[in-house]
This record gives sequence, C-alpha cells and structure tokens, in this order.
Amino acid sequence: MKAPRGTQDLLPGVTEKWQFVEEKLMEISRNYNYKEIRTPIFEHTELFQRGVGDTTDIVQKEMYTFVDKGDRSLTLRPEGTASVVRSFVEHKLFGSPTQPTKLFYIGPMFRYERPQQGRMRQFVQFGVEALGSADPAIDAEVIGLAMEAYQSLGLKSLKLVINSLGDQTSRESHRQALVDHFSPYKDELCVDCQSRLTKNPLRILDCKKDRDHPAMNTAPSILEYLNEESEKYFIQVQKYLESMNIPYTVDKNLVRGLDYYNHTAFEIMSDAEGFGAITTLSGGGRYNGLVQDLGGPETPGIGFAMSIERLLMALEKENIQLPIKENLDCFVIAMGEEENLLAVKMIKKLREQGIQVDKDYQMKKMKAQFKVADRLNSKFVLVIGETELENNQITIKNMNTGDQVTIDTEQTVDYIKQAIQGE
RNA sequence: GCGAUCAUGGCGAAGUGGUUAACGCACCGGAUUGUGGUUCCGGCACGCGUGGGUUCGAUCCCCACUGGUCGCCCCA
Repeated sequence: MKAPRGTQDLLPGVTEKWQFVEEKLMEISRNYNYKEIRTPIFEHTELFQRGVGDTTDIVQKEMYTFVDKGDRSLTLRPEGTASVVRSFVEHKLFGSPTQPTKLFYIGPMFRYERPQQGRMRQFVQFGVEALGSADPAIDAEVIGLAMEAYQSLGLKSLKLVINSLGDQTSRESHRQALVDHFSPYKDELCVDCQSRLTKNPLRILDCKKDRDHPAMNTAPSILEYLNEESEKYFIQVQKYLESMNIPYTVDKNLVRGLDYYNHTAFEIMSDAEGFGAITTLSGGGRYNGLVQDLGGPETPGIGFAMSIERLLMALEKENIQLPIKENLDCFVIAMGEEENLLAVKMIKKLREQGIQVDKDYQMKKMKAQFKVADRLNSKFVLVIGETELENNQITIKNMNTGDQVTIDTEQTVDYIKQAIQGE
C-alpha cells in the first residue's frame, strides 16, 4: 500500500521542521493580534461554487467532491477563505465589538491536480483574514505579516508583487474595454482565451500561450480604468507599504485565479536558484463582496494564504538551517534486572524534571547501548551496573568530554539538572 | 486534462534474455570479561513497482495499471 497520489507522509526528521515553522507562524499571528480559527476540512460544495467562483479552475476541475450517505454534495476544501467567511457569517462574528475580525488558520487543503514539486493534492496552507475594515492600512498589515513570516525564518530571495483590480465599477468598465480590445483578434487567440473572452476576460492577461500576441502589449490595463476612489485606495496601500519599508513592484498583469478578489491583489514569489516552474509562495487580496455573497452583511475583507510546503522548499533552496534541537539530554544504561528496576525509577524522576531521557529496550549489550547513546547524540550517559547498584551509586559520563564521575543515586537528578543548565 | 521520463535491498546506485543480482552508505555481530564516535573482519535482496503477455527461460523484450520526477495549464 502506498499513500494516495499527491499526498505525503511527514516523518520524524521533517515533522520537527513543520512544528518549528508552524509555531513561528502562530507567534507572528499573535503579535499582529490575529486569532486562530479552525473550520471543517470539508464543506458543502455550493460554498466553493459561490465563494471561489464557478468559472475558476479550482471549481471547474480541481475539487475533490463527493456525495455522502445522506445524498449531500460535499467538497474537501480547496482553499481557506470561503470557509472562514462562511464561519464568520454563520457565527455572526460581524457583531463582535472588536472589529475588524482578525483571523488566521493553518491546515490541509485539497486540489485534484497533477502533482509535482511544490504542488500536492493535499497541502497545508497558513492564511490570514481581516474582515470588517476597508482601511488601506490593513491591506499593508496583511501583506507585511506575510513578508515578516518569510523573513523571520531567514528567507531573502523574496519578491512582492502587487496590483489593484479596482472596485466593481472599475472592473466592469475594464472588462468591457478588454472585450472590445480582444474581440477583433478572437480567432488568433488560444482556445482557452476565446472562452475567457466571454467568461472572464481579465484572465486573458495571464495567458502564457498568448503572451506574445501583439494585442497583449496594447491591452487596456486595469490601472487605467480605476476610478478615482479605487486609484486613491491603491496609492494609499502603496504609501503604507513604503512607510513600513516593504519593497514591492506593481505588476498590472497580476490577476488572481479566484473570482472574489477586488482592489488589492498580491503575490509573494521566490527568486531562489533552482526553484523550478512553481515560484509563487503565497497570494492574496481584497474581497469586499464575498461576505455579502455568502449571506452576511456588507463587509470588506482581505487575506492571503501561503503554502507550508513551498515555504519549506524555499528554505531548502536558500540553504537555511532551522534551529532544531537534535539531541537527547540523557541515556540510561542498565545491566541486569535489579539495575533496570532502578534505571526505570531514575528515568521517571529525571523526566519529571523536564529532562529528556531514553534507554535501551532491545536487550543490547553495554557496548551497543553506548553506540545507541552516541547515535542519539545524548549529552550524558548514566550507567547502572552491578557495582553501582551495590554502592547505591550511578556513573555519569559526559559524552562530549568523555569525563566520568560516580556519585550517590540520590544526587543524580540534581547533578544532571545543573549540568544541563550550566551549558 | 495533455506531453516527456523513470520505477533494483532501509537509502544511493551498477547490471545481464539463462548457473551465486556488483558496489557505497546505513544496519547487525565480532576483534577476551561493564563504555561510544576511528580501524579491521564477517553478515545483510528465493528479490529487481503491480498484473498480464512473448520465450525453453525474463529483473532485463511487449502491453496495461499504479506511483515518482519534470514541463504545459493553473496556482499555494
């Protein structure tokens, strides 16, 4: 048996990295005053159809959808925002006296795709949503949080790209302009773009196939169609970013794949060597109509999501070592039955003091047990043999220096405690 | 969904249509009695992704399936 395609087991040796990264992300979230929310891993299919959008690739071809025994159509969540907003509406979090509602989540997402490096069918996203504020400063806060998350782990090769998709009015006039612009060339565009022309002309700008088509360069930019309010908003966001000293570039062709975005859209990419085709580390944006679409009151919102897999990939590409403790405080070696009884008692006492202790359970000989202690990178080895038992003593060997002392059993815990603290 | 490529022990990796499937790492045991990281000696795949087929005979040939990797699409 193998794990299903596009899924992976995280084994000891890498789970430590995940724990470290996840703890870091939670710590940063706390500093920014975002609270954790945990929503179900599956939702009614309709939530994503309405929330993410029927025309998106995610809904059209990437959802893990199934019918349960009660004939309900359910879907393994392909992203986090729709669920968070659903929960926000369902529990009327908009009624809370403290607004905006600042939430973060971390958990598995599912998309049916061809797997490759940095793209799994089950993957983990950390994301943040700020609901209830239309202040451009919060756009900058959310972007800043994402950037800080990467930087705090030591990443350097980062590229922040932002754009504005404008508000509803701006988008509509731009949409019309795009249709007018591309229609004469319809037959020259790829099949996908031909259908995008009617469904979602904005996405044509994103097309890799038609990238070199002459009409591409002259296509109307959304930035030219931003109404006064949208443009002002976008400029404000940039001012805040500059004030926070966060470098960015504006890419007028940045179009996000989900329907709910408007105004601010952004992506963070990695410049690191050898990253392959997939370089987007995280993406997000503003979604002012979404809460209402999902049955809530008119509420602005902004958020982003990042893939932990890709974050870890980026760390590897930049050769960043996470400070993970890879040793054991103490390994206890006991020789006979009586000795083992004493060993077990000592181990319990040591562990109660928060000391990390292990012993052999394979009936190995002393020599082999020392090898194990060495492999576990144990700082100390306690030897309880015949002689020690007789004298009510324990031999303690410092594995780094090779020094060895024999002391009374009663003093052992204190001795180890001090030795470890004194490091 | 499309294209390319690959699939040998815990890991890395050679190899051939036919008696014992290299090698390296790891692991296990030993080099005199209770002490590690070095060295030396020895051990370690009735098995070559799964299922069919061709053949006197296949790990090496053919087909299907499954999975990995890379690219396209798209994204996180």
